[in-house]
Amino acid sequence: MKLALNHKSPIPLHIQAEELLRKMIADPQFQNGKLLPNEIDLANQLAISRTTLRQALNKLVYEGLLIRKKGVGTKVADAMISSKSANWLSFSQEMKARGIPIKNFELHVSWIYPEEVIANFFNIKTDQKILKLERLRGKPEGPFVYFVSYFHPRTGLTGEEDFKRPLYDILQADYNIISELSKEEISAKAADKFIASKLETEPGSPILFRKRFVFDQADRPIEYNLGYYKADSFIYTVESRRS
Amino acid sequence: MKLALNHKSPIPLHIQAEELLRKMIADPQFQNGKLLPNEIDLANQLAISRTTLRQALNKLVYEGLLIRKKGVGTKVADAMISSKSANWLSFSQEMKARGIPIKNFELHVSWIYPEEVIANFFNIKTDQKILKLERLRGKPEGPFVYFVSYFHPRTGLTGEEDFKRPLYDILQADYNIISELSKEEISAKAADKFIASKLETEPGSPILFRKRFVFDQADRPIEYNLGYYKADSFIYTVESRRS
DNA sequence: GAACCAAATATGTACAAACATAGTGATTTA
DNA sequence: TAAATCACTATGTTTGTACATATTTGGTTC
Repeated sequence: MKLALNHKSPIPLHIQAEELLRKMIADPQFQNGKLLPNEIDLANQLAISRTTLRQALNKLVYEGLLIRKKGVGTKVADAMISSKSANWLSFSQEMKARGIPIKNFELHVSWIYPEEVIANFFNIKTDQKILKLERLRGKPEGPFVYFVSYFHPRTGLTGEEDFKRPLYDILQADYNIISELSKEEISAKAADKFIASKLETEPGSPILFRKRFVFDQADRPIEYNLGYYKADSFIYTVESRRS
Repeated sequence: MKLALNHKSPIPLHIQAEELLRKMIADPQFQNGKLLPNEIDLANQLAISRTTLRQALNKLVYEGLLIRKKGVGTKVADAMISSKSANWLSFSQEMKARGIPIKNFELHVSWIYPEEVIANFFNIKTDQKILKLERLRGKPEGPFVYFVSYFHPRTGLTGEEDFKRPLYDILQADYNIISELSKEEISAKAADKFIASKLETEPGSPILFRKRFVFDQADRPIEYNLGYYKADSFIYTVESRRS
């Protein structure tokens, strides 16, 4: 890996350092608890001060990607698949940041008549067709999550979009819809036959189930999303402060 | 508001400054877009360097509580962050609020030597005994959650407390410790024999597992908590808004 | 009065230096 | 041999300093 920054660039050095560190985090060379180079050496190699380097490190520590320990060193946080609330990174962006390679197993688009619950949430009639998106994603070894999304007609999605791009990108860039608010319900359940077959596991095996309601800037419903995560392949993290 | 830090305290100045800033953030005086004092003045008032003050400011900016603007100043961000809705209610308070009658099945207090993980989190040695609290609770028909809590020696808990009172009450009222920050990890797993027997279910049946790290006002660890919820008896809700 | 310019103000970036403290491992001591 | 000590390493804390850059403000000129 090339360890050098462009001191002539108008991009601040600590931002450049942060980018570089993100690449290091995704590098298998530093996985499995192996330590990063120490701050002083790394700062010297990059020809920046330790303070500036720490500025970059702090940001990544705060994001939970790095773990520092006094007297020992800095290592990449365990690449357990996790999702931080109030973190608006998309699934693939987040996995990428952690250097977890993602494989898309299935992607299926259809137009369906919504069930009662969904029609109710979207505040539409059950005879108005809506877009349904099913996705099976996971590691190269096998799938670990099955997503189902339903979209409000208001989104304008045609079903012809390239759903390999992050969803929130598509909505924002192409349809000017910003996902502002998300309400989620997380629970555990046993896999039924359908889910078990999708996730290549046994019926009855534990599943982390996430129901997600997404709203736009005007608090209007735009997406209804179900996620079935294979147990132990996914951890949901929440941070909350009294105030 | 008293603007002074204790330079003799072993608590780092940037942590003290952070605490003070949190109080300022909560102060109506600085709400509604009014600017905080500028960095240089504030640093002078607190008798710390601007760098140290910025260390504290940065943390709050990362958390989305403060917004800085070059050439203008720093103001408190418009409220509305993540998920504190039902989060700070105690278990029994929450169930009460939902009209669910609660039965306490077991309550067991013991002093144990901490495992590596816990000692590490508490930053203590594994040969220092800590208080462990186990609780089995649920509906009158049967238990649905098994809690295990470990407490940092700093809490001062003796094990003689009346644990039928809400925990956070005991800590706050009797020991002047406020649970400020909580980090949680939620995942699904299969019940092992022990958990299954406690929850009166089958080994292998799905469990919602919640690991909780609780910190005090100075971000010092005070509690490590594990919760095993029978599937479908518990739903975790999160609300998050893009900042 | 409008346009322009310059000073004042506040945050942003960056460095060098020093000392503190936690963890590790080797060396010395009881 | 086991415990105590010490040196070493890496991060943690803190200061002082300097210059850069965005924004606002007030004065000057046309």
